[in-house]
Amino acid sequence: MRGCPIRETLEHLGSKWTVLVVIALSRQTRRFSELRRDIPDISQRMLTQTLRDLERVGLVERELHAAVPPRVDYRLSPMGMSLLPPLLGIIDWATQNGGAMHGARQRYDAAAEAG
Amino acid sequence: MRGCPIRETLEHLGSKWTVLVVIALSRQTRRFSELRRDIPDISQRMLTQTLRDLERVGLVERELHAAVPPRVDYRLSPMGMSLLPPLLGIIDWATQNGGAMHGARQRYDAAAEAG
DNA sequence: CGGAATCCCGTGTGATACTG
DNA sequence: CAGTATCACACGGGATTCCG
Repeated sequence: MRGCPIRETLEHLGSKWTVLVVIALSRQTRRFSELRRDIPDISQRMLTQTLRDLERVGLVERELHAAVPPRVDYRLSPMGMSLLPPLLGIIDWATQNGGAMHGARQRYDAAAEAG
Repeated sequence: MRGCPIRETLEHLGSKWTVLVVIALSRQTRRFSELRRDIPDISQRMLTQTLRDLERVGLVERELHAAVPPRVDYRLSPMGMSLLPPLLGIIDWATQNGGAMHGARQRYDAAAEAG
């Protein structure tokens, strides 16, 4: 149970911003400031932290261009890109079933309040 | 961005125990105490909470048998079962790439400590 | 057996300010 | 521009105890 790769992976995906960053990088290389604009409500700190974590596990590659002003590019690694198909499976499911889940939740809460 | 069904779904899947419970229920209906044995290191409180959350959003159905001793069965709803294929896609990916992620992380940490 | 209620702590996350 | 540093806090989650 401990060190289970499934659980480790899911903890990464569950860290609130990881998937959004991966999706933002799925189409093309992006700079730090571009990612901030892609994901408006992420804080600077969380974007940095999320990118470091993804880089650390080998899903994202970071390229520093020594220039003035400094420029840093982020892109998905091959392994990061291999994550896209299964991830899109989940996203498709969420898109199709999100409404049903929302409705079920409202009915459940309404019934709980009435009871 | 707010109320995005993808983010809501991922927050459920990211809540540490949700996926394990879904997997435990993927084969057959299970009782509360059976689930505790299936997932040894889950606390009673977290199992209850996870099941309530899954029931609330319509992924799990709960059936109470009024008897002595009481008996409660949990099973995946049709919507819950429809989640299995995309979920297995992620799990397969994690199984295949977990080792690579682990290695990348160790190399990253070693390089960080050396630098 | 299948919970609910309570207490408590670690840490994930946000806001803000500062730096190369 | 692309971060780092620090503080502050809510919240997830574990341990324990009690209930129908």
